[in-house]
Amino acid sequence: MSVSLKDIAAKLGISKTTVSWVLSGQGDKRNISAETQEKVRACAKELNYSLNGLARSLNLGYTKTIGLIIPSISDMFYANIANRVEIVANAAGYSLMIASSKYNAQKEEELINLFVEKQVDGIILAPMKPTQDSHKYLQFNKVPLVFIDRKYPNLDISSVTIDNVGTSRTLVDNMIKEDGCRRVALVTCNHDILTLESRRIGYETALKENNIEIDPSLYLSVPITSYKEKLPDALQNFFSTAHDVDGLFFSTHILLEETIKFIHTKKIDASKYKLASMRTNQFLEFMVPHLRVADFPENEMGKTAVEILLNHIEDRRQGEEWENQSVVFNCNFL
Amino acid sequence: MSVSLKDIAAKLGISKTTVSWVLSGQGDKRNISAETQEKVRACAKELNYSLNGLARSLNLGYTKTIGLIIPSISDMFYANIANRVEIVANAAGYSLMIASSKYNAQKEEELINLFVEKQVDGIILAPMKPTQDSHKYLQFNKVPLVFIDRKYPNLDISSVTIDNVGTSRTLVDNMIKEDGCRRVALVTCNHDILTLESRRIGYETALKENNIEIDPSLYLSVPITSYKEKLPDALQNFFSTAHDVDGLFFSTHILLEETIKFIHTKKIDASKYKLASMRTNQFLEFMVPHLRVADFPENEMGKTAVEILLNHIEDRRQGEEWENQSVVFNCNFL
DNA sequence: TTTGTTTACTTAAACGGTTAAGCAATGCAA
DNA sequence: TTGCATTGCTTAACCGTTTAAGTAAACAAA
Repeated sequence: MSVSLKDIAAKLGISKTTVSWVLSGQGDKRNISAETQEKVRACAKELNYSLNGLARSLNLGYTKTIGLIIPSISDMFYANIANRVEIVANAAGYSLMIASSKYNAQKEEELINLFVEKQVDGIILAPMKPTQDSHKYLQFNKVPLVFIDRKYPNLDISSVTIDNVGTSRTLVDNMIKEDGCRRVALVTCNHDILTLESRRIGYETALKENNIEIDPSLYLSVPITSYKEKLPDALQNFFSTAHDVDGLFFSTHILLEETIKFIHTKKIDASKYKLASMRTNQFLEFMVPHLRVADFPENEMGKTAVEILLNHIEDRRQGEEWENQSVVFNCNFL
Repeated sequence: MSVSLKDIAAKLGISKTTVSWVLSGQGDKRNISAETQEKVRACAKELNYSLNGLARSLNLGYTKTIGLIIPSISDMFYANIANRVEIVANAAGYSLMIASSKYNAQKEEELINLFVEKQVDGIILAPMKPTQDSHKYLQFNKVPLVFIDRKYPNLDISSVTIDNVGTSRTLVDNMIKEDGCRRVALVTCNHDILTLESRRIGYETALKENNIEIDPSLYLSVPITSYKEKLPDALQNFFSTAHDVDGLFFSTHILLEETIKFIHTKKIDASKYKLASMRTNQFLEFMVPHLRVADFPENEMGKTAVEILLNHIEDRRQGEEWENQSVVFNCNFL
């Protein structure tokens, strides 16, 4: 179909090897005459030759590609991470495959298998669950892996996260001590995402430390896969039944965003609520009154994840066991 | 290194072929005994066998992968398109490689070459320039290509765009007729991006149709690669020198967004300006007063681009010439 | 004049799949 | 009991690279 080394070799009456050496820049090292080198390059250009990376990678045993699996591409948090991951990976000579799991654990498994089939050299993953099929991850003994935004204490896998408990604890503590809140509601998603669960723990910790009783009727939880549909009803219901609420704490920016939209479209007077959120849209930050926000170090997270992964890849290349490491970042408060 | 068909075959004392047939689901068709099939599957599971997609694709001549090159992953417009492209591609059995050109034409060329090397079956591209190296694109006779968000009238390449001239014309016309603007400034980026240039033309058309003189002092243009740094100064300067401006038209949402941030941080009173923008952040839409916005059909654009590309891929597979097609979407006005 | 080194290549195997073609053993009909 | 079809495999070539090992010719040193 397309032009290969063999075609060039045939046309010039020389061997594939010579052509390969010239085009891979080993011409001088391999003592190919200047004349032959020139002919080869000219012929390659003339025939519009393009190297077949599949054949090359098959032979060499690596693809110089890393895979990134995130829940959603159109969530700015993950988009920013993806952006930085790409930059850092590119700078190290790696290209990136991005895929999104749509917050679906099974889809995630499929993507992992796909990436393994495509022979990526390593994977950065924001997993939906801790190894439900543990062997799927054990399979990763073959492929270097770094978790991002997720950390499972009893799995020995490298991870890059923020301090979820501490950050949410501080936010809620500030609402209480500085904003004078006494009845702060928690707006969150699936508790099976450990990251969100940690933020709930931080919320509860802050309440306890301030001697405020935990009131389960102030928990508002919607499925992450359908929050856009479910949250408005849940909020409607919540606002009409919950009493004396003076603050809302959002475990993730996407819920804050939907809530702000809801408040605006329903023309709800939200001025009596103090708000706090893990991360936010850059505009809500200064357009929404009474909003406390933790700013995530997305660039650093992306960079660190790639660096750890590349170390693992290098260790693996040298046939060594790599040592998993966990990096936990702190957030700034805006 | 990792387990291959050969290892399974050796372990069971049978041929690679038999193993390949069983694992690719052709066992019955090829008359492999149930007993053998079972042994093969068990052995594959036991050894944790994973297919090598490089070898498979090398042999079959396709990768079931399409490449998407956009200027930026963390721009919501492109992120939304990427999201939809991925969904539609996946549904058709294709996986997606995403890479971003960072608004850099040379980087874009490198990415195209990279994707060609990786043997993607087709490319969706938001190009930065019309074929500066025309042969680079001619090279695409080998690889099906669809432009997204960009259309070059004198290049016969499939494209999916919005009606840039018409949409910007309507927005500015509305500012004039409905908001009573007489002096609308244009805030835009590099005119070498034809998409943005079209929007300038729409802006000028609306002015002309309303018998308003075009005033070059109302053009505010910053380089797209450094707009975050350059725009604030440009705005500062503009606001202090331009007189009688009663409206601002933004050729792209990223400039609107930076401007809103600027206005807020500098505490500028912008209430005397009517605003209009091609696309917007979902929050500015209801939080910024006097804002007119065109809503881009990102999902449809992504879907259509993939559909066209898959048609081209199919045509190519059948050895046929494909017919390029251009789809132009209209925007809704919010 | 022999030996050794350098130059400029070539040959052939390997990477891990797929598949056309072939083949031995069995079953069944004529 | 020959002929033919079916079953259940195997052999070997191929996809397009890379590279270790080999080779023939030219040249230099002893």
